Amino acid sequence: MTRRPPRPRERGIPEATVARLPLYLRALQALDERGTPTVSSEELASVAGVNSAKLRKDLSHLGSYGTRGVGYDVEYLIYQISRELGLTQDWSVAIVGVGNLGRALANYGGFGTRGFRIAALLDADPAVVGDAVAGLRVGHIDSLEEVVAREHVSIGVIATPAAAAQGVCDRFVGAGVTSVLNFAPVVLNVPDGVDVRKVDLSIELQILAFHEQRKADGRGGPEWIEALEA
Amino acid sequence: MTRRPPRPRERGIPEATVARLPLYLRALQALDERGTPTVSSEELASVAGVNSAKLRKDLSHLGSYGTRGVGYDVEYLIYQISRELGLTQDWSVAIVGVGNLGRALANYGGFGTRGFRIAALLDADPAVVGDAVAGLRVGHIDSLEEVVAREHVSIGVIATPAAAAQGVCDRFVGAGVTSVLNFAPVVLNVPDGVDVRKVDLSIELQILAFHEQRKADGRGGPEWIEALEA
DNA sequence: ACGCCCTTGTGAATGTATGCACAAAGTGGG
DNA sequence: CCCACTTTGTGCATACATTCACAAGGGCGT
Ligand SMILES: NC(=O)c1ccc[n+]([C@@H]2O[C@H](COP(=O)([O-])OP(=O)(O)OC[C@H]3O[C@@H](n4cnc5c(N)ncnc54)[C@H](O)[C@@H]3O)[C@@H](O)[C@H]2O)c1
Ligand SMILES: NC(=O)c1ccc[n+]([C@@H]2O[C@H](COP(=O)([O-])OP(=O)(O)OC[C@H]3O[C@@H](n4cnc5c(N)ncnc54)[C@H](O)[C@@H]3O)[C@@H](O)[C@H]2O)c1
Repeated sequence: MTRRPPRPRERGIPEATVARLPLYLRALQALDERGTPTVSSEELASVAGVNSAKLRKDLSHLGSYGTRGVGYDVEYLIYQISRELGLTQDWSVAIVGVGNLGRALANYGGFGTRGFRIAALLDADPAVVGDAVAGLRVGHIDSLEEVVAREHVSIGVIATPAAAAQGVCDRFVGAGVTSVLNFAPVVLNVPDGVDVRKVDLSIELQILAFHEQRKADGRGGPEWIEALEA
Repeated sequence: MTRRPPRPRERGIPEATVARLPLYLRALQALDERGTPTVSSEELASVAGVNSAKLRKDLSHLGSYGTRGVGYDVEYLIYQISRELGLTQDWSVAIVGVGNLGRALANYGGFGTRGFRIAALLDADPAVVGDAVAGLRVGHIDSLEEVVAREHVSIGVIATPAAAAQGVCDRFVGAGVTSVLNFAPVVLNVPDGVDVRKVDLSIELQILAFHEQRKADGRGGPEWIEALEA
């Protein structure tokens, strides 16, 4: 029997932690550009807008990359978080639905700078297919499977109307894509092993409206400690 | 139809529940358009993509609006959730930053249909100010305070580059806006009582990349039960 | 070499969320 | 009117997340 204790980076980072790692990464990159060599958990937490104990616990899931009495080496921590997030390799992204939103996404410069390459734009509308958008030619949706295979697409972005989203998703999954980012306001059904994340503007607005209403309601009411997030 | 007197439950709906209410609302509206008069927690949960016990517990925070042995009246529940979320009134939204993303948002039809009215578009670039976008004339950022007061803006949307976001946010807050939706990749600092929600594409992609990498890594590894969300 | 001071990493406590399982409550048939 | 059946609403157990508080560890000045 082999030893149990020697597990340097046991697999199993809490989902809540994973969701914050990109935040820390961004804060660290800002510090790095400013030339800061090391940073304490207190400072970094302040920049990232979280509690410092939470930050330390989050980082402790990756390993012991800090130095007591000093803090964390900024560049080293950037590397470690990048590696953990899988940003040391490039990911190919295909965007389906080149309308208002799809075009904005395609023209967004912040993609490539973080290791995500827009490999293809696809649409069903003949009036759109063939257009040049952000230096790419829009392909026809029928070529999805071919494009996914050829470009090694691993992340599919859906920016079609809601009615078309499940169909596009199914084709992505059928073509072997196991990560989907969905902008359409529908719940996508996918088999186990496929990750779906959604960006849903209406939901965000409705959550804000809920709290806004509550602020207006509660005149003279008791305490209204709002959980803020940023 | 209202057989039961509207009994507002004790204030204090869990944040996780609030975040799911818009999902239930959307599912119910789909059912309503299909003419379904009542729905069981099991069915509704299935459409919304959640566990049925969770759905029942969520709804129980609003009150007892179901009928045992039957289910929930679709229209009545739509009304109750809408009221709880504050969608029985209209909310005025101002969008600052009319670039790629701001234009896509302005042209997005799904706004008005849910009680959110785009009251103003503002930008700092003289080349953009004065443009007609989605039937509105783009105003100058200097008029922010005036516009917020005149149009009773209660939700501010920030779609400027990251560097400008905190400044715009401060002006919103100074003008009395207490709910902000931020698309810029920065952590906004706001005083207590102001809610900020963010939509951050890069973070979503990085989270997907993390799981994608893990799927690829774990050949022969142990179980890989992925927590899916949709 | 030694001890002081700073900051990490983590045990423990607390708070929040999820999901099971079932009694209570309502419907409809006979 | 009662009984069989369905489905809600919730107590309880468990899992996950956050925060506190501090001992352990490392650098640095003397
Ligand atoms: N525009 C926004 O700001 C915004 C905000 C929130 C949500 N959304 C959602 O994002 C999605 C896209 O919004 P939009 O404003 O860009 O819409 P849009 O109508 O401008 O663009 C949709 C595009 O998808 C294409 N399309 C339709 N069916 C297709 C199919 N089966 N396969 C491939 N392409 C197909 C259309 O040809 C069109 O080019 C919608 O679901 C919308 O609800 C948009
Ligand atoms: N385009 C996307 O798909 C996308 C995706 C994710 C995040 N974002 C983020 O959304 C934001 C906007 O992106 P975009 O692609 O629309 O950028 P953009 O450059 O096309 O548009 C930005 C607009 O903001 C205006 N602006 C700049 N400073 C301003 C100020 N102080 N006050 C008012 N207006 C000001 C500019 O004049 C410009 O019109 C950025 O922070 C970007 O990182 C965009």
